[in-house]
Amino acid sequence: MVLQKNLNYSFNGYQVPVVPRASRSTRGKGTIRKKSENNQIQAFEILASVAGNFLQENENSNTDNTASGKEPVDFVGTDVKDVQDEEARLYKGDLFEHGSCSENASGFVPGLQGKHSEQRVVGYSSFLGNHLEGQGQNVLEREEPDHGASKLESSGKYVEKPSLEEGLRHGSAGRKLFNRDDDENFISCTQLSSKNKISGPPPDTSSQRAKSVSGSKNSNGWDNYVLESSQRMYPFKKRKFFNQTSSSTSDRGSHCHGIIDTSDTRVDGANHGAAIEASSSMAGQQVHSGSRDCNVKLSIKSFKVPELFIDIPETATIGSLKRTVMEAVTTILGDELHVGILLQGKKVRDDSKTLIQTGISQEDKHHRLGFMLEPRHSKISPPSYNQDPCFLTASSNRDISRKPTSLMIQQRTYNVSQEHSLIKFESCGEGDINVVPSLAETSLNNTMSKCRALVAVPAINMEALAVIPFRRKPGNPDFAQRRIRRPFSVSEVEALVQAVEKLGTGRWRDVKQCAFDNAKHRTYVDLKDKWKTLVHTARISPQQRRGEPVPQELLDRVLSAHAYWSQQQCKHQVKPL
DNA sequence: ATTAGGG
DNA sequence: CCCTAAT
Repeated sequence: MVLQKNLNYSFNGYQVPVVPRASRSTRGKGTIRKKSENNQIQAFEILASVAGNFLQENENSNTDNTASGKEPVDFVGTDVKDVQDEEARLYKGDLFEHGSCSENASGFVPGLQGKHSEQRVVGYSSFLGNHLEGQGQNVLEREEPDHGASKLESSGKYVEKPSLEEGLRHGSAGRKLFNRDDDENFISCTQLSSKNKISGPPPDTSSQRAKSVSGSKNSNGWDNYVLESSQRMYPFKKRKFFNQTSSSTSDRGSHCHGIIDTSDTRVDGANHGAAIEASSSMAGQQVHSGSRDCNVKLSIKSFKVPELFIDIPETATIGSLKRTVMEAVTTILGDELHVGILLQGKKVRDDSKTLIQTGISQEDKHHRLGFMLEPRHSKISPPSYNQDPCFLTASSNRDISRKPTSLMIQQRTYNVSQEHSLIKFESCGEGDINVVPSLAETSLNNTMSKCRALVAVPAINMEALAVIPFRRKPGNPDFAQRRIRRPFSVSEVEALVQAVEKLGTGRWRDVKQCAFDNAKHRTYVDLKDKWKTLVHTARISPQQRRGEPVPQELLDRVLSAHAYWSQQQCKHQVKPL
């Protein structure tokens, strides 16, 4: 991205706007702390934050551009023309298809609590029978991918309002949230039981094929995207991440490559290709020489984001893609990177030295100061991070290691297995649906289907990218970050309600398996929590409710089910059989 | 690994 | 959502 705004940054004053960490950062981690020492190398650490703030500040200026949907994303060499159709298809109405939980096809005896395998019983409780009504509506537009040919049962009639009898015959008419994107793209659906097919638009049978396409975008597109999405980074909170060395790194996508230039003369990334690690360049601003107290003023012209590999089904929507990229960026930027300083191509390791001692002074504007993103634990390691499987390394020969990225975009299938997914993508739940419309209007001019995969490659100088963390180290709990908030959609709520009606409130594992088996981002704890909030929501006045409104009908069912299962629970506690 | 609840 | 105690 090319930031229009120059940064007049003063290390002394820390005039860089710093967005305080959200609520949970009370531990002090992640909050940029003011350092008393002046002109210390460590001060550079806040550059990341600087970047983040820039993003924020530039959001407004880019809003128009984005809002108009002109070019929030720009994949080079692609021809996305059916994007809107895709959007329409995937987001029309509920995201979930309807279906029953095959695993739970048979009813459950409410009273039996325990392992699901022991409780599967044919038949419904009266409660279930009653509440099965209405199920199966709303989300019958689509067929399940692999069963496109078959429609409904021979009767040709979908059990929209299964009576108790029907329920008994058909087994439960549960729904299962099914995420073809393995939850990453938040494209889910519910499946019908093996026999019930949903009629509707032809499914995308290729949806299951996770393909990565490489895509690239020019710096503008990339930048725009980041800028736009930076907003959603706000709620992105992390704990256990920041420490003394990286405490200054903002969690809002601040770990970007930056190009700093004290003068107005832009120092483009293309100029620093020599240094492998140099992801940015900087020129010390010139001021009166010799003055020790002078601040080194830097102007960050642009920031870049490390190379990203995105594994996303071709059926994913642009919105999904954007979210995915956003997540990737967020993950990369927020987790394991810290800023490395390069002076004339040499890594500056002594954080205690002052800028002047290091040779970074205002008068010495010829010294090219570079920034690089590097793995958190690689401070001592040499430029090559090949040793660390968690990181992608850019070889010094950028022509070899880098160029491919921008070209693999085309038809080439760049399959990245789950195991190799370096980045854990979590899509942003908030504004999920709303984002879509605008995204559909993007200038993408290529059909997603044409692309096997999309690998967003910032057209910006790839040489600038030195290290790409692909996955945060699983073993290091210190880097655990708060999961991104993903509000339950109405569809999910409905699925949850239905599952709970059937399984009860004390078997979240089963509920998960039944209705959210394919929604990896929803754990049974999440479901339990959601139910808790649903009950609460149902009890408060509609005015007090927030977020996407949940149909009263669902809330009523929540209360009914809750009451029912509470009663059951009591019964068994009092008079267990 | 799950469940149940508080935060 | 997170964190944890208790299963």
